[in-house]
Amino acid sequence: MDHTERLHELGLRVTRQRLAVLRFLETTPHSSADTVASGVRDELPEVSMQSVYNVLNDLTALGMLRRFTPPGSAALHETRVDDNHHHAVCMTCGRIEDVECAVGHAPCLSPSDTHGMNIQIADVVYQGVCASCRESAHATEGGASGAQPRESVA
Amino acid sequence: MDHTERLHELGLRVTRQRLAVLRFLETTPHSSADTVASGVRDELPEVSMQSVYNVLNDLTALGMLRRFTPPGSAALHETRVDDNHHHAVCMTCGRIEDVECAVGHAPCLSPSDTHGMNIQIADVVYQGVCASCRESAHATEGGASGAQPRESVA
DNA sequence: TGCCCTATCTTGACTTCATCAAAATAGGGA
DNA sequence: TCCCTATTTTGATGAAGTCAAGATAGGGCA
Repeated sequence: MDHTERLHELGLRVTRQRLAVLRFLETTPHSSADTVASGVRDELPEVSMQSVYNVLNDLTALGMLRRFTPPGSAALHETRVDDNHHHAVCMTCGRIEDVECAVGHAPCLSPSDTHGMNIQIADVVYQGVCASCRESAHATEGGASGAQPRESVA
Repeated sequence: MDHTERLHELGLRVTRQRLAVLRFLETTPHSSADTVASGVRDELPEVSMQSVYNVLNDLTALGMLRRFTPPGSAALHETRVDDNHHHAVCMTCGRIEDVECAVGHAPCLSPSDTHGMNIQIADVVYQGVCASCRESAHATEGGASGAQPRESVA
């Protein structure tokens, strides 16, 4: 189903801003509001930051987008909403990869005791070091305790 | 081992600010920097916000504290660092509960290889509705589609 | 097709969370 | 006890995101 159709289905107006955001995120998942704004402006130079926030919030609330927030950076957005996939963040370079759900579908985890809380979503963020960062670390490293975890995210 | 000892071990000075923060978080886990500041000021009225941030950052970096960021709110801190437990956030009232790791120890999940990324930490945040919110929802509800997920976090 | 209503967008001010820098303070080893 | 420097304080600054009011433009209907 294309975006126009889906927006209609949800009772939303089909605006250029919404289409542009959706189209951009289709190509460039894991984007912050800022990134979305710059990307969208290539095709629609006039969009305001506020509109980007509006669109991201509205579409996330209605389930057309998914949002997650890696530690220490802004919220990121993507159009993959139907599968239960997770995310891995490289602690060195900030790169983000999708991770298929290891345990099957659904919450993917079954917390033994939840104090009576009715779990609906499991948001999982793995942190690690990606292959290329591991290499450059080896190259540089003189025996230090490892890559420093608190670099800015690219 | 008490806090003084542990700080020494890490080569850090034992300051009243650090001890106060640690003591406070022992009693009140899942606290934001703001909450920590007010709490600490009960016993040490002069602490600056900046110091609280310093302490939280330093001790988190050295592994004496753990930090996590539930979607849509400030970073929270706790002293439980050695077990691999997760968190459940009530989408309605914002309450947070600890959740024991269901699958055993360690990363708790095994996407051992993910695009060559070497996973070291799995941060899991469950979102759901806690028992008391479910009750009050039932009480109020006239057949609406359910509790609204985007309320402010208490 | 054209009109009109209102959802959506724009502009601009403002909050919250957090970091940076420089001067003042206070651990703790000698 | 003295002195060095790690920490803390003070004050400015930055990033991410929200709020509110007026302007614009989807799209249902005549």
